[in-house]
Amino acid sequence: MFLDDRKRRILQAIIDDYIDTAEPIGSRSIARKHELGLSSATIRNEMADLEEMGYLEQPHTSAGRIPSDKGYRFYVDQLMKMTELSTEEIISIRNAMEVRINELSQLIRQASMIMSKITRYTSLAVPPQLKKSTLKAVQVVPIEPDKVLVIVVINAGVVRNNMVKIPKEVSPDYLINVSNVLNEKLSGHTLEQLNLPFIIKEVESSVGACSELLGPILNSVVECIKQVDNAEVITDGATNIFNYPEFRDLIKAREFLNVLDEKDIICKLLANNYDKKGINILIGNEHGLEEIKECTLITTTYSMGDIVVGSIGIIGPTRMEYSKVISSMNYIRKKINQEINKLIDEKFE
Amino acid sequence: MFLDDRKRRILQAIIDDYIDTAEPIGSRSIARKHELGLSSATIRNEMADLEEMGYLEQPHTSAGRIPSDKGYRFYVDQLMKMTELSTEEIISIRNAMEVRINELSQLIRQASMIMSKITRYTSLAVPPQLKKSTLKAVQVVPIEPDKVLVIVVINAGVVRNNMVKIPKEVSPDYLINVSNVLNEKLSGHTLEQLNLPFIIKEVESSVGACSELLGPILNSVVECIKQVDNAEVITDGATNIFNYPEFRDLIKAREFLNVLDEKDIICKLLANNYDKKGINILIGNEHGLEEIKECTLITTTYSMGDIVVGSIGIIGPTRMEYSKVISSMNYIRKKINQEINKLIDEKFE
DNA sequence: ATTAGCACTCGACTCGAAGGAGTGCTAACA
DNA sequence: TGTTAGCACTCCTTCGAGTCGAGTGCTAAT
Repeated sequence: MFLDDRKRRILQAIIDDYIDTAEPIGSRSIARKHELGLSSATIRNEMADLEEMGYLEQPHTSAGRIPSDKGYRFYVDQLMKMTELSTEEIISIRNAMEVRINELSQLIRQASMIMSKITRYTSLAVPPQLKKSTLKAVQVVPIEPDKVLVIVVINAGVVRNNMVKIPKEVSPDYLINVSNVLNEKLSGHTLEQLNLPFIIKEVESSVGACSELLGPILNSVVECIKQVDNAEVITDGATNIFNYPEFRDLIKAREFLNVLDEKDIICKLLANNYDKKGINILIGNEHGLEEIKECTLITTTYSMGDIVVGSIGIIGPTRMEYSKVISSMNYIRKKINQEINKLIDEKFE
Repeated sequence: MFLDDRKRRILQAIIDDYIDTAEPIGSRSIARKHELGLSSATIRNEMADLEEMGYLEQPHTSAGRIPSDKGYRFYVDQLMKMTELSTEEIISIRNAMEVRINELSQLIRQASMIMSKITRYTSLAVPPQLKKSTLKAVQVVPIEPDKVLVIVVINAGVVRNNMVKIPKEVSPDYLINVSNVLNEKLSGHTLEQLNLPFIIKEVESSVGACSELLGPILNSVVECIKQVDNAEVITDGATNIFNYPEFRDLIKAREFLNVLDEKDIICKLLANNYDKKGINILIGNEHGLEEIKECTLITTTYSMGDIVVGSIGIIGPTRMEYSKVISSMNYIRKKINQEINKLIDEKFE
């Protein structure tokens, strides 16, 4: 598994060129373009070695070489030089993400958008999953004589509500009482901790059972909590794949776009990395999905405080500008975390 | 512009067949498949006439004929036989749309989804535009000592809220007072009628100016109202176009998908028909958009009470199963209107 | 160990011939 | 006069042969 310095330099040259041109790379063009001080014949021999070791592949006998998944993996882990974002790129990321944003999911939408724009690949994202966040407050507010609005407030400005019709008019005091009890029982717990059936009983006994009224209200609370995590998936720049010659084949383009439409597959791919730190790279077949085995998926997570709440990523051909994508993603991730925390501070410092 | 009965029958046969096969239709195949009691030579002559009149086109001299936009238009207006939905289709539409739905826009999302599934074309939709709906209630609710939640309630269970930090603690009574004044000034007006700057002044004078507090609250109200109409566009089944041979050309497929990504174009296309009754059909170049001049757009509107609030449609090749699409759309539209009114009744009878 | 040289491979492209679907026209027919 | 059979013609599509060129692997010389 050890590659001497010369092999590494040649492999790097081949992958860099292939990422650039999407054409199989021949020994002569490497000898010409890169100042390695070697003849094409020597390079040819080295390339044959690299192929035998599994880092390169040959589409057919008389063609140049292209990197294999293993080649890309080695490139990403050891060879690749990181690029810096240009100032224009940094500015456009800031502009996209520092707009006045109210809803957390809106922030992720923006992040996804700008990421596909900058990388020119397809971006994926799941909005924050808030199961692990704590419930801040519950309120029951009268709206019309026979309608009340149930409001559930979670972290970071996330609010859900549900209108509910009640069978008979109740006094504001009664509602305040209900609100207080609900607050006491519910707030401070994470959403996934909440043992709702148990709580319902407790509340009933505290308020003095009048389930005719309480029933619909408690149902609404449950409904609100359910609404918090609609496991939606965001994609942007799906048609970017048409820019890449490896998808000039209609069948491949179609397969790719079809996978993007399978929200649950994307969801799983993005959820994969919740426990891992930093940026996660799945090259080619590493994710094991037949339909996109010629794609690379690069993902990362974002957090609220210390808790990972969601994930964003990009998907594109294995021949991808890895370093560009990684540096954009690092920056965008940092920005997301910043902005989330700003939101929390503002709304609940 | 008059077509005798025989020409009509031949035109109909050609268009029916072409919709079926996507291949230019020759005189012989018409003579064989349809029992018109005519020889291919006669049909050939009629076809030459129909071409000269503009109803048919010939891709090249020795090919069969295909319908022109004008041909499709005549077909849609006069020849087409309506098909009924199958019971399975009706059931699957019902299943999709009668699920417990809370948010109005969710209903439209479902409708769009089922429409693309049944027609196998691409569906488009704009969620309800509520500018014309009336504001029902405004409430300001304390959440934490220095935070209040501003809630704006519109029709049909649509609620928007905004958390706002206030500079110093205020008494619940003060908030109730503010709520009452806001309610009095705002409720009952349609959103587009609201002259917000003027109202802000009025409220300030009523409550007794304390703009340090009122400012953020009023801003929040404005923010909520703005949020009501996010002119989002929903599309479903975009990759369905890959099923149609006219899009086997990569460039065309790409162009089509790119247009779908241009949310404002789609929005305009859908907004086009707000004043028209029933189902609206734009064939080929009739919509004047170069990029999708080989597509037909079929749209209709849906209403809340008597007021048109949104629009849904499908887009696909001009060679489209018009009758199928029209009958599905009629049914789905009816369902949307029903469900909207159910929602209104439930939440604000 | 490196390199020059050379025969060989194989995809991409071009060209032309063959095949076939469909037409328009003419002449015959009812 | 309207309909039909027949036929020459057009033009797309398909297929195979031939050519070109980039690139390889191997051998022998340095």
